[in-house]
Amino acid sequence: MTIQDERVESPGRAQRADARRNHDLLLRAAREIFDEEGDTSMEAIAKRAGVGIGTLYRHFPKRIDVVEAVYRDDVDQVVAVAERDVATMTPWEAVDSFLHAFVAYAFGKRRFLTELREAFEKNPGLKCDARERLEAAIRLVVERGQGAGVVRRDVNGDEIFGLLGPMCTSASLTREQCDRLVGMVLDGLRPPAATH
Amino acid sequence: MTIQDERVESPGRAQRADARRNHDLLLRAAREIFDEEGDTSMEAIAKRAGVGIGTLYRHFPKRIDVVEAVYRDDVDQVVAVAERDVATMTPWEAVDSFLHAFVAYAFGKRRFLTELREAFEKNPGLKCDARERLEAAIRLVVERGQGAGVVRRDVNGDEIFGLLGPMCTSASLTREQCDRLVGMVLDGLRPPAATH
DNA sequence: CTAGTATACGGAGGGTCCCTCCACTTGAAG
DNA sequence: CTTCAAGTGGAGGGACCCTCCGTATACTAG
Repeated sequence: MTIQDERVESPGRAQRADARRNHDLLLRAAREIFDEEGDTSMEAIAKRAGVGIGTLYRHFPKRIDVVEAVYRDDVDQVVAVAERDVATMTPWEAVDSFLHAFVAYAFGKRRFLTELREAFEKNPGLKCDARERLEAAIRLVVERGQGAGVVRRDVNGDEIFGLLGPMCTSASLTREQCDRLVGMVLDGLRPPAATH
Repeated sequence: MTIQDERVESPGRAQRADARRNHDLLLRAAREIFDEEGDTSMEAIAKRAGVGIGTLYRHFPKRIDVVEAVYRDDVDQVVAVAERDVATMTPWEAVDSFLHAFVAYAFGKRRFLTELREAFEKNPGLKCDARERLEAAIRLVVERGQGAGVVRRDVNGDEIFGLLGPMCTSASLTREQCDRLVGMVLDGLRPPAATH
């Protein structure tokens, strides 16, 4: 939506029809197989799409490129939730609602997201459009809360992302435990009382 | 200390001297190489220790066994901190001190711990003595706080471990950010006020 | 000291991945 | 139909984890 999705081949001719079709086949196959298996090999994705391994690598030069392409749609959903919450709720309600929604989303895709996380750990310099949009969504909600004085100012949205994201991809916690921890983090997010 | 470390070959004869020596060489090599490189291959560990790959696998049948062996000593240190804090501080001070110490330790070994984390994610049924002792140490501190009424009762030590451990192994946060987030989590850990 | 044997060693090689390379095929412009 | 850039597929290189088994050696009994 905010980022254009189609190939922009400014000078040359348009993308060939078979290439476009294979791109879509690969993307659909990747999404299905990540949802079903959690992780998988490049060979399995190509096989499922019914194309050769070389074709997969033509469309997605690195494994991370497949993962990011699948990730993109999911991020759209989360960003939409953030924008809706900000538009319709009080600052604190939006923070509360969005963090719970974020964890619900991330928990559901934990095995897939673990893949992404590992890519970022192995290659810290790696940038990823989708991830940046996600962080921007969190900032949107958190900074509004800070502006309204209902969220402490000594942590920022990216840091909260860095706390809750890894929690969700950790295999050791159940959904209920994640939810309870979010509740606790929300309490910690309120501006600290002057005295205790 | 609590767990005996030597091989107990009840019926047969004792372990051969060269085997013992190679075991120690391998452990030392693994520790050095994990500290320096973050992650590594089994071949590199064997080479550094000056033994064949077969010898490495005789002593540590799976990769995770090497990682756990290295992990064990580190856990001893953290457990000792928990016991000292509980013995010398007020319940809340002990929680505060221990969580900061835990994060400081985990952050320093983040690349190595990522290895462990991945092993647990790939194999959720996996049990690991060292990890259980670590969780017990956190429970010791947290449950004392709960008993004294200074820590909320709707989260437990394992959950806090599940929140802060993954945070430390996440490559996206700096040491300062982790510390600030621990501060926030500590605020969230206090029993929630009845009204807000 | 010697011989016998359980124990330990080393590394070739099997299986799985990620990814590269390039000879072959095909869509589409003229 | 001709032409050829764009696209395809899969063999194979390189890295890794791990297994297998022939060889070597540390202990023990005599």
